[in-house]
Amino acid sequence: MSDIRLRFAPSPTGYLHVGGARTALFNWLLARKLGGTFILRIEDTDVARSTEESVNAILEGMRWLGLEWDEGPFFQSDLFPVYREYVQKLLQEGKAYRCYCTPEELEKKRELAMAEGRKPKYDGSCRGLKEEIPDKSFAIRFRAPQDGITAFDDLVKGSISFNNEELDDLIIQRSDGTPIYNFTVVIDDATMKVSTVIRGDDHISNTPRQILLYEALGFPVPRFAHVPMILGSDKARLSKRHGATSVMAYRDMGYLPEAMVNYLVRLGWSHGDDEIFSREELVDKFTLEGIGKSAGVFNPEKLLWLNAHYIKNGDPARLAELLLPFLRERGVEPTADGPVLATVITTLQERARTMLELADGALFYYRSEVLYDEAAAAKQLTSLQYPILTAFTQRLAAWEDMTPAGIEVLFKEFCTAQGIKMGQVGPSVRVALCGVTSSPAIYDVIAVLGKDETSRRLERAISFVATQL
RNA sequence: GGUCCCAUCGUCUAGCGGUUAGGACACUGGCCUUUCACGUCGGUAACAGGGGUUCAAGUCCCCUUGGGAUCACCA
Repeated sequence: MSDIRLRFAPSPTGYLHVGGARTALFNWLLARKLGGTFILRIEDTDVARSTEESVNAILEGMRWLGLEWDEGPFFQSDLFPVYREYVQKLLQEGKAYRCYCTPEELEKKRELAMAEGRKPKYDGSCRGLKEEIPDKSFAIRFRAPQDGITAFDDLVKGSISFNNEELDDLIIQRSDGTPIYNFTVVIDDATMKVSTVIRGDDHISNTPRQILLYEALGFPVPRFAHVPMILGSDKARLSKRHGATSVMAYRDMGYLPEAMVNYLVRLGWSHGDDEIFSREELVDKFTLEGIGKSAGVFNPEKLLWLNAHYIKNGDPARLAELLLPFLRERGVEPTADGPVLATVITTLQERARTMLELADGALFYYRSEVLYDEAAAAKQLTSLQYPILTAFTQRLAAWEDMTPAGIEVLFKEFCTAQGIKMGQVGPSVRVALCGVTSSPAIYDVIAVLGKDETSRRLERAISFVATQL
């Protein structure tokens, strides 16, 4: 195992959304490619906003996508004593100081500064305080350099630099004693020996502050790779109003994890003109250099296309396993007396784009009483079809070869014998067996249903037609 | 508003000084076909604008414009 160490560090304030999932994926991919370590760390220092449900939702999402972690999950809420220690160290070294300003005062100052067109930057009121003020609550601020520049060489964006005068003395510990993100992230990435930080580029502006903290603490600064944001169709940051953003919502909408992974990786990363990647290919081909610099729009259409691709090429037995819950939702429980689900799926794969469509398409195989679509029956199950349906049913009874190819021969011979075209018998049989005008190839349907069930359904259709005579 | 980031078809992108600017999704025309699909062949469609540098610029530099991010005792 190399000393490359990557981490995904979500805050448990909601489900795993597609943006976070992609960041996790990039980290996971690089760790796997380089034989490094992938760490999962839950950033729950904000006790008020963090929930256990969110933690579970995130873990569930990670597992669904197959992004297994090597270390963790670590919880920052378990590490508070560690952070306090480092805060004390900074305090003793004069690199941090107590700030007695109240949030309300600060808020006022900020508003005033904004109103006057000045930078909403901490004015440093408490920076020069010599004495501690007893019995007054205080937060702790990092004493940041007031001049000079802080620069870093971002692995995806290139070199980025900030004037230190733009940065203010950020609070590293709240007045209630809990630490703040920009501080804990530095301590953790340093103590967990994270070598490369891959995260969303909304963190770019935090980076110089964090670098200053690394330096003040005497830690080596990791490499940074800031990946672009994912946007909605209106080019605004992706949010709920653009539709589903939770990866688990996509599972529930019938998407396969491999489709989601494939889609996500191609949103912002590319390898020439390649579009389809197996997990193994991704691990093999993934590099940070392949990540683009600009934000990308989430395109559900393309995700859908990929999902269709993976359903079409998926292993029927595995798809059958994944399909079960969707079937149950529809009140169908494939049992031993019905056709084998995996076989049913082979007839449906190339016409379903989601597991939902697959489930809907499989329904008729398992319903003992086929539901006739009104329009379809009106056209294909009328008294006109009575003689043909009857003749076909009789012919089928004597037919031996029940393979799809054999059944095709049956139809050919039947048409010849009756002096009719396929179009005069096929559609009616289809509606008799499936209830609708769009279905898998009729030869396949008959082969899967078997002769008995096919005959039963034909008889029922004949009865139905007979009532119209 | 300050700071930072970004800019090739509608969308995702290839391109890393010399290309008829390629692929994919979507859209669309033909073919295949017992339905619906799949598949297949083809089509429409882009270098934001302006200055440089260079024999040569989508590729390098600058400006403009446009988008985004961030400015918390959130992460």
